[in-house]
Amino acid sequence: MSEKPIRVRFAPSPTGDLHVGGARTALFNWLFARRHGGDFILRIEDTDQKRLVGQSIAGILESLSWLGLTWDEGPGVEGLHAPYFQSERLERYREHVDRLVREGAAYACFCSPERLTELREAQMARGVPPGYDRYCRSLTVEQIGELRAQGITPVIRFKMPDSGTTTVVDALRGEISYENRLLEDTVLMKSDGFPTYHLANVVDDHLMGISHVMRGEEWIPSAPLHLQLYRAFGWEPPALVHLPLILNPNGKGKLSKRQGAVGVLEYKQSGYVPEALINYLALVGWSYDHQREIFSVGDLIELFSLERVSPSPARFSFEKLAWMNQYYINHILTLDDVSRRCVPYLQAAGLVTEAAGEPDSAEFSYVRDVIALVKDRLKVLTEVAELTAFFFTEGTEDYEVASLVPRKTTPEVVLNALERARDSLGEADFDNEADLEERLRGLAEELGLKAGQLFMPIRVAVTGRTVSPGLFETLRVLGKDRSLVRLETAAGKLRNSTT
RNA sequence: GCCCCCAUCGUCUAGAGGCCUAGGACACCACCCUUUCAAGGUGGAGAUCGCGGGUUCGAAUCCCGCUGGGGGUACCA
Repeated sequence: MSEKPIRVRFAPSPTGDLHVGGARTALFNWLFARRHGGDFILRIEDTDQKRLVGQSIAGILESLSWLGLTWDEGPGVEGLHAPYFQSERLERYREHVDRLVREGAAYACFCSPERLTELREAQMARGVPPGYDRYCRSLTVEQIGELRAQGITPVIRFKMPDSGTTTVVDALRGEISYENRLLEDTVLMKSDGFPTYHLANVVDDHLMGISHVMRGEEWIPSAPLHLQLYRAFGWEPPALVHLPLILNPNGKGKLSKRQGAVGVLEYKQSGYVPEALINYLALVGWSYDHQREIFSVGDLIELFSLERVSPSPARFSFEKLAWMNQYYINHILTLDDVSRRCVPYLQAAGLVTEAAGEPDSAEFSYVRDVIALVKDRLKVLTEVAELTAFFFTEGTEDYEVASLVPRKTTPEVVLNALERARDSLGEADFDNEADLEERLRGLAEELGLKAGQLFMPIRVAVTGRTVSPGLFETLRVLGKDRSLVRLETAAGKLRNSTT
């Protein structure tokens, strides 16, 4: 047992947005590093020029930052092993692959893509497993010279042993054995001078001193190749941990965007809080005990362990994540915190000004009073504008007159009730909820109405909607002036419609 | 086709031979609370632990086979 320092890495390929599956992999690596006082390295695997999506790097960095998954080395944090973009490390791969060729562990292959395709099709037609036939393995020096003279740039293939077995030790599953003769002579270096994943990954993991490779289960089949590469280089391989796959909610296939939002930034934009996403993601593939499932990031760092990571695939549940998000907003985050996070959405809707962003401004203080009333009803932060608009604007009167009139009442009864309510509230102390409640309950009784029959019209008059926070707290926060104006407006609408 | 992985309520899971008449959570249903909607509280329904063989005094837990699901099979990662 060597005492290598703990160093893990998250190595996304910038071909699109960071999706929750990738985020889960990043999270587990990050937790493992933080748990053991190790390093978490971010490395960008941009070796596929064709699939590269320029802006996706910025998106990946933003996603990780939003989730709080900070890296100790990587883009923007140049460490001992910089650069952290594989496209800037091309000489290293070249040197290493040359060494393999020199030592007879790899060879140049001049086969054209056309020949490869024909070969594959012929094999399929014959019902034989498709794969490279190792034609170029036995090329003579003269033949190689000739082909090079023709201007053909070869790829470099790994010379896989054709007998024996390669045993992969996966931390979650134990030993997995492969017969070498069924393994292929995989391409290590492409003809455009870029390495394939396999080469770049092995070289960098070694050069960067990675102790544990934690990646998705889809990599298990290429693990024997990687192990053979480590052996060919004479390096000690890192510990391998293949994390269980995340499946679509219906269990059909790897999680894909077909069935819902999978981009981390999509969740950010739709009003999810990062703490909830982290907590949910931690639970896909990992669990703590038979009952606890709410964990702060600190808890996770303290409690995370590979022993409790499951090897079996899990389906992604949008419902559970939504519940978790609401739970965090309702029960975990403080009022101040939620208020602060809501401000940008209120600003975007034009409901509050720049000043509301200042924690000690009067405007923020009002925002907080408002948020206090809706905090328990927020599922996502983005809902806040819709839910609280009436606290910030005067445009509340475009509701249907009919919604002022509850079942088993008449417009006349409601009109009278609203006028009486207006008169009574005109004398009320709006800072005192109990006073408001006492007056309105008394009024209901006096008018022979059920509480709801009086409260609903007032609610609609004051908020413009049939669903709102509690009536008395709403009146309190809204204040006397605005409340009375809105009651009068409602009364006016009723007068117009009854005559 | 070939190689590989996985297998407990609809879903995520606890369970590392007797504590399991299988526990928790989401979703679902009912009731309570109640001025609406949430939140909250209480209760309910829901798993013969995929199937079949073993091993054992005893198996959800160990072994084998089958079935099912998933992954891989590119000059993608």
